[in-house]
Amino acid sequence: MKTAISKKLIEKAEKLIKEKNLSLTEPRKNILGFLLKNHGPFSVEEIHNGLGNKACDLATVYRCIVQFENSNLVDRCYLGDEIIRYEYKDTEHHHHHIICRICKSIAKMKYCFLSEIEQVIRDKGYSDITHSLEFFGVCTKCNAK
Amino acid sequence: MKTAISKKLIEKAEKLIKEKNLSLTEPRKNILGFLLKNHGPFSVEEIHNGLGNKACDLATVYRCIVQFENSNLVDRCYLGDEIIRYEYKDTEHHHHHIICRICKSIAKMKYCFLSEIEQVIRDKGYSDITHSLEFFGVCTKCNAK
DNA sequence: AAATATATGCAAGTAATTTGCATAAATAAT
DNA sequence: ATTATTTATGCAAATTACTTGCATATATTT
Repeated sequence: MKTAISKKLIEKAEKLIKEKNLSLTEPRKNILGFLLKNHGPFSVEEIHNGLGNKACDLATVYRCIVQFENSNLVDRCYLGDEIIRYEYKDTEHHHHHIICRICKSIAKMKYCFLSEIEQVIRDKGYSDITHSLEFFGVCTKCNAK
Repeated sequence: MKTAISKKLIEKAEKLIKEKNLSLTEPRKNILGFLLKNHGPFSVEEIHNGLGNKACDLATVYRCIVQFENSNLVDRCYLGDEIIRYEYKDTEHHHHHIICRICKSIAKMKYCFLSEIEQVIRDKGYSDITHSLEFFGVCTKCNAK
C-alpha cells in the first residue's frame, strides 16, 4: 500500500470535505485522500497504517471516520468478521462485495438489483432506504487448493 | 423476554446439536432453545440475559455461538451498529431485515431475489455462496413524529 | 492579525471479546 | 454400569477495539 497520494486526489478530497462543511485539516485530507486512492474497504487500523509518514493519531482516524460517515462520504462495510471497514462512497459506482471465506479476497460486484426491493419497502411506509449487502463464498483459487 | 422454553423446543435444539456432532451440554441446549423460541436477531449479551435462571457464563455464550456459526445453525447479522447479532438459521425461511435507523425496530423481509445474483457469482468460480443483506430506513412511526 | 471555534495528540478509560487454567460434565471404552 | 478420556464450563485475567478528557495546536471567523 503506497502512501503517496497525487495532488489531484488531495484536491478532490479537499473539495469533498469543504462541500460537507467540515473544516479542512491535514488528517482529514490525508484520510480521505487515502480512501480515494485505494479501493478498500479498510479497517480504521489499516487506514492508519496506510497513511505512512502522513499518519495522525489513531484516535483522529476514528473521529474523522465518524464525521465522514455522518456526512455520507464513506460507507461502512461488514465483511463477516468483527471488524468494521470503510470505503469511499462513490455514489456513481454503487456496488457490493464478494468476499472469499477462506483467503478473504475481496472482489467488486457491480450489479445491484435491489432498487425493486427497496420499492417494496417504501410501500410499507419506510423512507430513506439504504441497504448493506455482502456475498461470501470460496473463490476459484481456494477451490483449486 | 420470557425464559421458559417449551419441552418441544428443547428437544428440537437437542436434535439439531446432535445432528451437527456437537456435544450436548446444558448451555448449548438453552442457548439454541432461546434462539429457537425467540425471533431475534440478538447480541451475545441479549442472549445471555434472555437465558434468565438457565444462564451460563457470558464467555460460554460467546463460545457456543462460534460453534453454532461454524455448524451453520445460526446466522450472523449486521444491523448497522458495531454489535454483531445472531439468529437461528431457519433454512426454510430465509429472510432479511428492515431496520429503522431511528427507533431500531426490526421487521422481517421475506422476499429474496438474490439467487439469480448468486448464480452470476457462481459463474465467476465461487462456491458455497451466502450473503448478508440488511435494509435500513426510517419507519412509518418515526416518519410521523 | 487577533479572537473564536474546532480538531488533534496523548494518555487514560471503557466495552466487547478472548484466553488460560482448574474443575465439571459429556462421550467413549471397557 | 463404571472408569477413562475427551471436551466444555466458569471464573478471572488479558487483549483488542474503540471512546473520552483535556491541554495544545490548527483552522475559521471577525
